[in-house]
Amino acid sequence: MPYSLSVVVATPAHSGLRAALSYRSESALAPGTLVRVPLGKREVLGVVWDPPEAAVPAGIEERSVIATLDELPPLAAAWRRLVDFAAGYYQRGLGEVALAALPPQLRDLDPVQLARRLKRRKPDLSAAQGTAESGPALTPQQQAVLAGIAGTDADPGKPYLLFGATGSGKTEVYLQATARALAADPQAQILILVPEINLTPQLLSRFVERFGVGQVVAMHSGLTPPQRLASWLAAHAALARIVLGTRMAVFASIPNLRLIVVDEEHDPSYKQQEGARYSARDLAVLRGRLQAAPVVLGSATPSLESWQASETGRYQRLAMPERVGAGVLPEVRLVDMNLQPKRTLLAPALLEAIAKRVALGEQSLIFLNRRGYAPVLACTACDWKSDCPHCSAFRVFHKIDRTLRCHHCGLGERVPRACPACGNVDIVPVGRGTEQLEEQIAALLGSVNAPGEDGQTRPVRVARIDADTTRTKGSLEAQLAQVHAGNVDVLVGTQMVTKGHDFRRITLVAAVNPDSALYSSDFRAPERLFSLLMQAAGRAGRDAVQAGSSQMWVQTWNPHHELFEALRRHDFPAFAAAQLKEREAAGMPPFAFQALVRAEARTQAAALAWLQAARDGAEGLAPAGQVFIYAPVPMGLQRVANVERAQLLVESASRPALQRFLASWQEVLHGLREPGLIRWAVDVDPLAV
DNA sequence: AGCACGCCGACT
DNA sequence: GTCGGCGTGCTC
Repeated sequence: MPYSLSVVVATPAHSGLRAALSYRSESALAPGTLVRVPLGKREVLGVVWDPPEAAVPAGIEERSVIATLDELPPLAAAWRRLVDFAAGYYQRGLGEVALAALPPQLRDLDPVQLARRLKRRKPDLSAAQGTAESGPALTPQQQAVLAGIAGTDADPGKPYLLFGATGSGKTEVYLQATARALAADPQAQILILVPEINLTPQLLSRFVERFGVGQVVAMHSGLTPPQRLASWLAAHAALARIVLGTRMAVFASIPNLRLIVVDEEHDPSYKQQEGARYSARDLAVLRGRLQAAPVVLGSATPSLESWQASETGRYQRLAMPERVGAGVLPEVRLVDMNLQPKRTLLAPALLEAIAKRVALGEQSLIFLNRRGYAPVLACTACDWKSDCPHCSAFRVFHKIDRTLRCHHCGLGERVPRACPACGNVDIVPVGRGTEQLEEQIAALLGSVNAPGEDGQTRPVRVARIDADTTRTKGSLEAQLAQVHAGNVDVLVGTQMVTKGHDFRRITLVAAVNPDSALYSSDFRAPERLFSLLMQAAGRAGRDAVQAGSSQMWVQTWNPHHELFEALRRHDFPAFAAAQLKEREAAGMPPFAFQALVRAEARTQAAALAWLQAARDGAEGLAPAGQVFIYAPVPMGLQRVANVERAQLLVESASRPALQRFLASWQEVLHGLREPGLIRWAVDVDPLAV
């Protein structure tokens, strides 16, 4: 007697097939089983889903399952609920989310090949088992935090917000919490999320060192397809005890999950920016609830969403305000640029401070969040500027290879000899990027010497690390090694260098021009800037010996801005309180919930027209006053690679109301047609509005 | 997403 | 005369 099965396959949101499909099978397959099924002319991978509530639509002939990958244990109910939730919440197809969460190689493996892969990996029982005793002695505040996480008064299901200053030893807390969870349950598995692929190797090595190489697997987009499959299988079969990865790892199959750690939980990288636009941090919180695993969100500058939750008691806040050892946070110095001569690059006092550090053999980090030599090239005779022909943006001048490059579409061209508009040969760079900063600092410090070997001195060495100098694989590591080896005195870089890297010998950090975030139309810009500067400050004085004299310099035209005032005092709570007050008064997140509909089209008019039709079609879908739909507007960066972009903001004070509205709107959106429209997407809880 | 079908321009 | 451009539609 044939059975009717519900199966999800990789059909994208636009396909109209958002729910599970039904197939025939000779045997009753458990939900979570992986199968190969026919879809049109193709054979695709699918996952048997839970039995449907609705019957198969009339007029559709059920086809038969081709093969069952029954070597593999079925995907657990908790995993399926996570996928169900993510698909629903982020308004995507079930199969799209489910299949995207599986390693891509699983799609083109037949059952025989898969069985072979499964046999290859055996549990590594010889591996060293990390214990709570195998780490360094804990500080009282680390002990208190660990007791809080494991404590009897802990409320299961309530996430922890670990609010710990940079250098306060959060990583050690993660390691010890992991050790305890592993010790408490011989089956236990742990999930550690990190924001960026760059940050996985160092944390991975800490976990491997502590728990043994066979215990830990990595999961991120930098792995080769076979590596990704191997990691996934190890986690799924519960052979790996620890899964460490980027946002995609939140969807890993981890049957015996007992603890989730989200490191740097405020980091915007946790939000996926294409396809299903999920927040791995938010899904981690949900997943913890589904699998009854405690969730630890760690940050020195939590997202205002998490901070607010810890104010209301929805999350439990655990604070570690002090640095480990003799480490103290650097002294913050604000330089009032209004008092400097026009066109000052580095204030004389700052330059002098850097020179002094160089002479002492200490390192400085100069931070400017703009790569290239100059953001614009302009003609001195007419009003020509280095516009990108395909984007509504300037092409950036890169002096190193004399090109103009668009950072949005990638267009690169040699710098013209003369102004393309009027023929004037005098075209000049306007503004400053890291390339120029590196060049000018090298010139300004040209006469300064650093202590060399054998009591001799050597000329100062200035280096730069940004996306341009780290294009090739391994070059970031190589350049960081140069810094660690002491072969660099002054390091110039973009925000890339401010994240996570533990520069022991840096004693001075300077932000050259951070003001733009103060005037940004993005209401989250100050939050990001504060976090960035705190993080940059955290790079200085990690080494206890030098910590006492370490400094963070900020050059600003707004030295009395409350953001810098709070930074000066390293006072995140004060900054957060001020921001939250503003947000509440303005009815913005976390006091309101948002979704964005983005449209891309041949013309701006078409994008706007489609969005306007979407807005018109929303009429009457939400109870009056519950959901507010703004008028469609062109995006800040209106055109990228000749595609016009526009968006429409939807807002509600109630998350459920917004969710109900979005679900009912979906059908309307799919039915809309507009000539010239290329694609559209819904972004729930967008980061940039 | 794939993969079809379908109707208009420059090639063996 | 066909090869092929990508617009629209379908997949249990």
